[in-house]
Amino acid sequence: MNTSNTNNEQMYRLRHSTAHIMAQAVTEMFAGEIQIAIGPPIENGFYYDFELPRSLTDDDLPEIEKRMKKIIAGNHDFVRTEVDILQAQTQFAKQKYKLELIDDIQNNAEMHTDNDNNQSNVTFFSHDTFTDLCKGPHIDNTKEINPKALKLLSVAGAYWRGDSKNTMLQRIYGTIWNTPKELRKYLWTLEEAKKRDHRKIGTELGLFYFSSDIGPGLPLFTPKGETIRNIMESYVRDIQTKYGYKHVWTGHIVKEDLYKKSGHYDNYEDSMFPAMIDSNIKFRLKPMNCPSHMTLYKEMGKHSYRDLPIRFAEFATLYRYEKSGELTGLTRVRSLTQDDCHIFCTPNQIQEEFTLALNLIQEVLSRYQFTDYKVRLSLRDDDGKYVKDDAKWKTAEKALKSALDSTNIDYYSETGEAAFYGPKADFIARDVLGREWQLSTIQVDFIQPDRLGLTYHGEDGEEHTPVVLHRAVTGSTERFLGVVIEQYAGSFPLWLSPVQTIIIPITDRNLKYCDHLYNQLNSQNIRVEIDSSSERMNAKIRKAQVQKIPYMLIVGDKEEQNNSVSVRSRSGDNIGTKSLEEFLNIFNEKLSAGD
RNA sequence: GCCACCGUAGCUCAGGGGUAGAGCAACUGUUUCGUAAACAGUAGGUCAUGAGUUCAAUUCUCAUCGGUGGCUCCA
Repeated sequence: MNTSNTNNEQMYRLRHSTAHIMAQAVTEMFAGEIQIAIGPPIENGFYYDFELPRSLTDDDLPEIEKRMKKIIAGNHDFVRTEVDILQAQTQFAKQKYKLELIDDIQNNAEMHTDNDNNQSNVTFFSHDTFTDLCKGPHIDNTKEINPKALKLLSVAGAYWRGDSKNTMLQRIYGTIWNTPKELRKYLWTLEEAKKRDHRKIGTELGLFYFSSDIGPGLPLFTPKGETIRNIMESYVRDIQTKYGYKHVWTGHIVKEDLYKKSGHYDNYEDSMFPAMIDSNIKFRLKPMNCPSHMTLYKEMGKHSYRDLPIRFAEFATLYRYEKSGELTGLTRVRSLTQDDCHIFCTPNQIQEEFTLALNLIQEVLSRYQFTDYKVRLSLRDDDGKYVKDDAKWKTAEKALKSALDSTNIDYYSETGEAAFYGPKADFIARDVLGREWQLSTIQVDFIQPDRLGLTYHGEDGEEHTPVVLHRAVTGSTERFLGVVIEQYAGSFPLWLSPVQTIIIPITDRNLKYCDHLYNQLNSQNIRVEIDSSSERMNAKIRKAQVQKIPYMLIVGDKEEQNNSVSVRSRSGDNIGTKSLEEFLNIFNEKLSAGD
């Protein structure tokens, strides 16, 4: 999908203007009973938020779309006007959200009275019967919109100003493109994404299930699903070992007090499973590893600066009490296996450790063919959730920035995305459909090591507090598996495929020879199965194809006689008759090529 | 958690105030087949759960649970 034109000025105007037209259409449907909020252009489209006397459903969308097309056909100019605050307030006297926005503009202007532009005027954009408080820019005339490139997509709830304390408004999402062709392409992408949905593919390929008897957000993995999990985790474990990380194990439950000390309790109590109480001690299911790893660091005795860095990695199952509405397939679960790591180091080692983690992340992501990713430097804003210790934050931010700068990697900053204890470098990968997923993260933490009383003996003989880098590569195995399923649409590369090869006998006479082949392949650690069902060969091929098994070895009398196999790949290619040796060569070549 | 929608066989779905149907899958039998679905038969559902309305509820209403699209949140 080409999303490069998202920031394009012309698309911005087009989408923004179409949002206004939708607002007009909805306003006309609910004349006198509607409160309009905001309606910006977004990636691939636009939305507008309303407060309405009744709930909208998808059935309302065709009617709104029809009205929009009628408005577009009217060839109305978009007219910009500038009015003072008072006029604006009069115009929107009955629009409480607009009045709130006008107030904000006014307050903002008063705060900046030293500006030469302290008139605190606001701008309106009008077309046909509709006027909106809006700084623009817009297209000149509705005739610039191709009604055949327009489609309303869905209705959703959205809090006013994105704050869950505020009223829930009704949002309509729509998409608009320059040409019907572009629209079709975008709708195709949405369809394709649906086909690739890991929940759908997970069921089709028999990888995992959810059961209401187990509970929401608690996936069950089949032998095939667990095979993939195991491969993924072993891969990261091996690579971590190669990079000098040591694996530890810190169990599943922890005394609640530890999370009070670390600060997690104050920030995340609502997202922890309720406490287990043993007389006067409260335990919690472990929602994160950092306090456990830091405690382990402490228990291992005095540390010298010579011992640092110490890198603790763990594949621990964490339990997070995500709110019911936040759960989604494998990408948001309540039990997750994090490939977590905490690096204890001196301030001087931050840069080097960051680079090491970065290299590791880059190696792993490219293994999964995530080559298109960006790095977000996630900083705090003035929200109260961040630990108040300006000196430590400044040091941490400076350290992270200079570590990033030293690597030549492109990154952009975003405030309000930091963890409560420190800034983060988040890796946001784009999959083959152009969708973005936050996967890896590297975080700099000067706060928790101090709170939990970690120390090391420095060169100067004094005690110092180590810096902790938090780092995850794939994030959680569950979430990453979900993303990987969608990335490959279920056609896993050979190294990840739960079944790599299936032997398909043509008749029952060939079964014995199949067993022989099976044993040969199995002894080479190839994940192989025999389809010994009473289906016809064609049906077996189809079944294997649907299961996206990389190689089918079709075996009949001919193959049996000359000790060979007929190799078919899931792409549909008939690779031809090969000796087992030849097939193993093909197979291993693919594997070593990274497939 | 909030707004909206949805929940019928393992899966995909049809139906609809008078206690249910298809395809695929499963099972049994026949078939032993040459690169994407052999044929026949059998079995399988308190129509998510609970309550209410009704002579009668799977269908209507409410609640609960679960899911979906968003919002919020994501250590």
